[in-house]
Amino acid sequence: MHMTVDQRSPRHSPQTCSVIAEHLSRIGDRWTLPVVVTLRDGPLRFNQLRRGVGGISQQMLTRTLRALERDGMVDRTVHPTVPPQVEYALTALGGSLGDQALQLGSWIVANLAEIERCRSAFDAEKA
Amino acid sequence: MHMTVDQRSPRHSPQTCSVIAEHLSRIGDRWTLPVVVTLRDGPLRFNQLRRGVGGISQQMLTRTLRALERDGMVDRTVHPTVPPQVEYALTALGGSLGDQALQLGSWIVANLAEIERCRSAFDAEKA
DNA sequence: CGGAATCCTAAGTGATACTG
DNA sequence: CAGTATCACTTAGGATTCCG
Repeated sequence: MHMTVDQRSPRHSPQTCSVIAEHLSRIGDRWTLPVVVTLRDGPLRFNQLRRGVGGISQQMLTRTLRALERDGMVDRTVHPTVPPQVEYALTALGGSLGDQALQLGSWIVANLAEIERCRSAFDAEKA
Repeated sequence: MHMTVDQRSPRHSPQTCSVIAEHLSRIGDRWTLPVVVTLRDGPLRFNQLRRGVGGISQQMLTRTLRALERDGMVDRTVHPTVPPQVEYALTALGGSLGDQALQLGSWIVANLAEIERCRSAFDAEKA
């Protein structure tokens, strides 16, 4: 942080860039970051998490959690009770991703009005 | 920058979150950030930019640039020569987005090995 | 309760051909 | 050179149904 970004340095090799792009579109999908951000407030069970995120289908929550689990962002703990209870919690890695998500979120919030203004102007002169 | 992110603060209302998610999946697509990052080194013409990004089809570059222009991230300047020359440059807003992209990129690079390790472990125990 | 399986639609993306 | 138009393909995502 506070690293001064050189305006003209290439910074990453093309291959590295494509790897970055790959992971970026991975976590930039519709639900990954909302789920991660929701889990920052503490571990949740499946349906608690689903309500917390809001608007996500059962299937997409399952898929998103599997992907996050696979990437080491989320821990899945099954309590052998009946009915079964499954608890999801962020790993350290996942928490770190959450930090990034919040930063990006802050940037978006900070620039939202400007973006909307630009869109309106663009659309207006197209008409 | 350097804002300490409170581990447990709710941070954003649900509506705000969904707006964030919306913009996030907007810029989290396959090409937006690669294009923005490429443009950080200075203005480029269409085909220069295409070569710089690498691997992008002509159609996707056009669409990505239109979307960026609409959002006020990129300026498009047509020089009335023959054959026509069109120059694309980041706006201040676009540069700011580029900064965010680089930060996220740095996070990905820093955690790539760990992620890959987790994936291998996950896939292994699935077999 | 926490999923898996299946079906379906819409959107993202690439390839190709054509144009001012 | 810098696009536009069209088509075909793949994927994301929702809805529904069924299971341990």
